Amino acid sequence: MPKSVDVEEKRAEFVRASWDVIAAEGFEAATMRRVASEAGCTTGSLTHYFADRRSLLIEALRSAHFQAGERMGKVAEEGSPFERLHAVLLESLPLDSVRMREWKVWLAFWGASINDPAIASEDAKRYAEWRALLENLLTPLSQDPEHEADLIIALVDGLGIGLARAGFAGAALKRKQSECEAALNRYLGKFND
Amino acid sequence: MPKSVDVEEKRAEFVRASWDVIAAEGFEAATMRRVASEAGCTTGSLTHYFADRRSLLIEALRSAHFQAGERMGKVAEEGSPFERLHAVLLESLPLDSVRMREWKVWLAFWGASINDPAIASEDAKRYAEWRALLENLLTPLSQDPEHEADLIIALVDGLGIGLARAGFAGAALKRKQSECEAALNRYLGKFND
DNA sequence: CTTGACATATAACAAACGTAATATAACATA
DNA sequence: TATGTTATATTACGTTTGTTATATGTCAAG
Repeated sequence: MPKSVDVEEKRAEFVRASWDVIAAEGFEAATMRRVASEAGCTTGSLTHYFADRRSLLIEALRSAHFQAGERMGKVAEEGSPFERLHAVLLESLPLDSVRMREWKVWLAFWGASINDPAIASEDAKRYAEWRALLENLLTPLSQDPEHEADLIIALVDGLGIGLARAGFAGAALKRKQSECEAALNRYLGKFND
Repeated sequence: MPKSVDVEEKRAEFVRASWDVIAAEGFEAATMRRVASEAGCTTGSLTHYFADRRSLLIEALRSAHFQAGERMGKVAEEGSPFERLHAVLLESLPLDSVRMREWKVWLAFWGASINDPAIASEDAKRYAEWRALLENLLTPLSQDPEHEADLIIALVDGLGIGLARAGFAGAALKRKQSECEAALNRYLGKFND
């Protein structure tokens, strides 16, 4: 007899609203009221789906990790070993608005992870998965997949942050994105000879 | 006739207190009260030296940049071209507690720069200086200093964040730091043959 | 329809914030 | 030592926050 809604979809809406607020206005701006209004309702509804702010934001981070992980898995399935590696690394950079939003969310959470073990732990989990995928992809390509993964992870993190950090927009952003892609390709050249 | 204190030194004390709070407890924890108490006084004294929270935190960022820049300049002055590059890049990583604090502060500010143009601008300024120094150091070593600088900046950012992001401590931290140093040396090997 | 459980909105609360105003303490000069 | 400016502490104010409590709305089953 009760009114029924798709609970998981409703939670996902609030998670997406959190992403939008964090990516556009920063972590501090992601208050309960702000996220609720971004989702088009009030805190009364939001608290009905998330007990408190912390659990909302942690779910937002976990969800961003999951979404990115799904995309990585997909693009890692087809092509030659080099093509797979190349596709995964390209997919990992903030080269469109969706991935840029993800990177800004991650950047915000990295800063916030300083004193929140739950956030740091969620980050560590994702990092381990990401690293395992990379090592697999590098096994047929490198004599030292572990060390090569260290370098590539750092490179991708650095390139991504270089794009997400400052407030690039429009043509300047497009140029920066092309430079990043070129830098990645230049480094990967050593696997493609 | 007035009581006189060293204004610049007093401001520096508050800046250092900001660093400690941000690095240990995150950006959000750096409230006026918290920073003042970390410095051993109350907000009354803090507001006497910094008009508001924003100017305090921006000065904290600027000061961290300046301090790191001074160190970079020093270690870039002696040795062969390769030795200079190597020394500067080693100095840029969070391999001791002072530099770790700096990196955590930067990480926190990167997240906060999303919606604060002044922070983003201060970051961009520092980035330009850092890039110029690197290009100079690379000129005698690389046929393509600009592109090489792109890669190295990304690599160092990624390595530094890998150390500063998660909550490593004790032996695990030391091991991670050694791995980072090794990864850097492995990449720089191509300049040292 | 009526009903009753769930969804959502509204309202209220204490706590913490940035900031400003005010009061006290300290000290260099006269 | 007396004085007056500066440094610091204390207090207070208006906002905003997370959270909780209460009221209103909504819809599927009987």
